[in-house]
Amino acid sequence: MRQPTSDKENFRNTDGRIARGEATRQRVLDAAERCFASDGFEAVTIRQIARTAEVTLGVVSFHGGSKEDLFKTVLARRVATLDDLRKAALAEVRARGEMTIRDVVDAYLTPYLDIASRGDPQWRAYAQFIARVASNDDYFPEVRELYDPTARIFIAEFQRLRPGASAEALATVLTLTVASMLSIVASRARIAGLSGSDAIDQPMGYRAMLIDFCTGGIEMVLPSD
Amino acid sequence: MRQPTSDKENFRNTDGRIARGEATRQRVLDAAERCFASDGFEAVTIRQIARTAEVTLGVVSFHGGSKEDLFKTVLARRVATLDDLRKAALAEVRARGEMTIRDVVDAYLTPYLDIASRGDPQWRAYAQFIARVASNDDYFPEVRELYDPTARIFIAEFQRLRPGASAEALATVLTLTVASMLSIVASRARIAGLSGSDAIDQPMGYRAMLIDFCTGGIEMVLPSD
DNA sequence: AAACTATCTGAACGTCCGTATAAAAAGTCA
DNA sequence: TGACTTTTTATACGGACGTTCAGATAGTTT
Repeated sequence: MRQPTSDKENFRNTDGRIARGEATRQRVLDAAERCFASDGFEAVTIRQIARTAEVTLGVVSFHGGSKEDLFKTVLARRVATLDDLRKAALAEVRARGEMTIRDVVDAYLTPYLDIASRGDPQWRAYAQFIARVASNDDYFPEVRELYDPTARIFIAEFQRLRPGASAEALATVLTLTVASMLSIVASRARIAGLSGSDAIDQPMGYRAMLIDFCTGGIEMVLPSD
Repeated sequence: MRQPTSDKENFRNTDGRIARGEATRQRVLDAAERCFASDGFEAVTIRQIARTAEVTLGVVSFHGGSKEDLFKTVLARRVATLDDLRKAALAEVRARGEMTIRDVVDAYLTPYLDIASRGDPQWRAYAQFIARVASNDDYFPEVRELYDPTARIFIAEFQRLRPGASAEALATVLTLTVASMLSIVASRARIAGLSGSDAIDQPMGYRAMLIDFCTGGIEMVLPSD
């Protein structure tokens, strides 16, 4: 993989324009994101990524390194943004005073549904990419570690609201909430098939039902006192 | 793939013993089941299945056909058994008289948790295999059709209990229930990591929490009247 | 312009893949 | 036993894979 330029600012030329190589690098990562999202890690080929990015084969390695490097980079690239949205949502709820289970669930789910419904197709691809990665426990162990810190913050909130809950119960309800959330993005076709009607066009369209489901579920699992 | 024997009983010799080839065929399918369960379709190689089954390469094709044939056969082989367990559980609840959301949820979830916790490692592998397949919408379209008939039966039960619910809401809560169920089998390592303690050894150990979660969630989404 | 670095191209490498098949072996049955 | 079928072996094929790299090109700095 290309090494960071040594003695000057990393991604900028001296005149401040984005370096030519950095633009290509983003094209490669965007292409990889879309490919991984729609086909999964094993099924994607470097050549497919190159074709999608409209670059030649060697460029993918040059900017993205190995296939596994690419995968990790794509995942990590947007993780901070999503985390920040969730933390901001939580802070906003906290500032409003009295908190409920529903508020915490909302703060966790809505940012993800939001990016999955965004106009920007690249963010949608990332949302699908997460859904794919997170539902396969064993893609790469370090994938987990990227999202666990934020997960722990939300677990702590649930614990504040339900002091009597066991650690297993708290971890379980968060895991079930995440699974439910991801399935909305991953399985809209199935919902459409089972309901006999068209799928709701945006994940955000399921927001109310999803929040209801998770809130009701958590309140049933975690004893009120 | 081997053609069914023409003029005599399919899997038996004239003396009633199981035909030699049929035993091998089951070994191949068992091996494929374990491989697909742990690595997913794309990552599995025919050679790996052959090694696992302790047969040579050609035997896998001879008894299992193409890789896709193998995949479908493995999936279909046990579908009827699981469906029957669910229908039996539902019938039993129905026979007891008054039904609740919780009863229907229980009838759907418990047979799956049960086979995932069974001593038989082959059934456990199948449970993991399902978790993997179902969380990737696009493995093969016909996969869905295998489980949809039973899903519709349970949706109909929910509809009987909540006549006012919309088709979308019914399909959504079943999808979320399935996603939650599968995540218990697929993500036990994550629960352990988040809770700081060891994972509960059997999926059945999560039964109470899972049923609570789904019941609470469904009751929240589907208006009581 | 010359020296230098960053980026890109095109071709190649060795490996493993899924599949096919001829021939050997094992089993069955008259 | 000998004819016949079923099953297994061993090997091969063409293709696609991930990765590498020498050399061409473009851009920057002196």
